[in-house]
Amino acid sequence: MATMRKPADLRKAEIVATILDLADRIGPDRVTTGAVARAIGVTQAALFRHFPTKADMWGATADHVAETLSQAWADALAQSDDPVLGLQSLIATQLDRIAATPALPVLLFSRELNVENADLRAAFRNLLAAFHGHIVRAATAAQESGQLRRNIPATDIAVLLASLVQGVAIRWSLGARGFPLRDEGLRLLDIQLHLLAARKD
Amino acid sequence: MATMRKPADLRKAEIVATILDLADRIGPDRVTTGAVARAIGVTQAALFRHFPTKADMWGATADHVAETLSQAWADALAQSDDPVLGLQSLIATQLDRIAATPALPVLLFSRELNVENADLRAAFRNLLAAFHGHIVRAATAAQESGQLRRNIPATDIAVLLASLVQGVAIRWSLGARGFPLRDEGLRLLDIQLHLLAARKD
DNA sequence: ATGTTAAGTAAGTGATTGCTTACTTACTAG
DNA sequence: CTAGTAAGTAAGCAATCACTTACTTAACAT
Repeated sequence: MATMRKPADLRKAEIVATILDLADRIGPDRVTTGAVARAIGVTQAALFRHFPTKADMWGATADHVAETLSQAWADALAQSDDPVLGLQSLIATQLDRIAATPALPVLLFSRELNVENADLRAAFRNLLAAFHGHIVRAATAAQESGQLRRNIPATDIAVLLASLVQGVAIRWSLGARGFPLRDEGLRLLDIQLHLLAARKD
Repeated sequence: MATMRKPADLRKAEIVATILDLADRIGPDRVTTGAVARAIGVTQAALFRHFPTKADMWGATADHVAETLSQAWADALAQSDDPVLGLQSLIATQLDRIAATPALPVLLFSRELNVENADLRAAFRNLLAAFHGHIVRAATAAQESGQLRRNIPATDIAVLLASLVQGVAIRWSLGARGFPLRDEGLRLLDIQLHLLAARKD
């Protein structure tokens, strides 16, 4: 048995990654410190060398998710000046992030964790609000540029598009990931954007 | 302390109702036999007079949910011959059922329970498929009657509408139920149906 | 080489989980 | 009135939970 003692920052990242992996595979509430330690190949007590409590492990996980998503959204929006392309890029990125970290929908939309951890709930709620805000801004710009119809409030457009992502992600998640998430999501997005397009006739 | 010994069928129904209530308030995975018994006002051991295992309690809960939803959908669809009215009625009913039993989205969309209970997962998946099927049939009829545009597959229409319900329900659930679920859902449904309407011009 | 320290372990803690056992009591048919 | 049964309880089971304590060892700077 290789002993492989790792520096703290690497071990912390490994713990966070394992929590996300297990949260996807067995559900967030079933992620016990014992299960995390076993998956890593280390004693359960070793986790508490790096985090004082289990809640702190979840806090670090939330931080990691928030940073990753915020960065990905910023990158996606920086790719293009066209607001409709920005919408597509933003949503494609979100679908990719979900595919790369399938625990995301469960974490963002589940009340499991949040029941007794108000900080986590607030963090995830802020994340969702940020995503919603990005869509609203892009939709507003697309309305002003005449690409999307103006008779629907941008906030409602954002709700419809966010629900689309959510719906396809959950269907993908429940249905044993039987289809490519990004492709199916972008296909439906095209349909919805076509419906929302300003009439040229 | 009134002793209030109840016949078995009433007690079983009370247990199921308490499980649904607690699943909403503290999360499905946190519903312990002890918590259920305490909420009812009975000893934890008493639950096992009525169900051999905790899994059987969840099974009875799933049966109850399936029967209630199936009946509600059938009633909603029987109300009108017009397919678009049928769609609205179906979705209004679904929103009402979620408002009446807020644990529904968590149960239907969460992987918490389903990880180790394949029967439950199959039951809920069949329920979702039935709902989807109802929408597809109504949407197809609405296309054939010229009320909805024909250039979008009815299955895609169903996905968009089901996602809409899902999205508004989860937003309602996460946001401390700060708005009337039925009204907000039907408002967004009107917008989406307007987008999907066959052009008369 | 050696001393310090960070990373790890073995073996526990009390609390809580689902579930069982042995016993009790309320209700009801004869 | 009484006996049988259905519904309930008190107490405890092994397993698991998050977490602690006392001790060990790998890694690294000097």
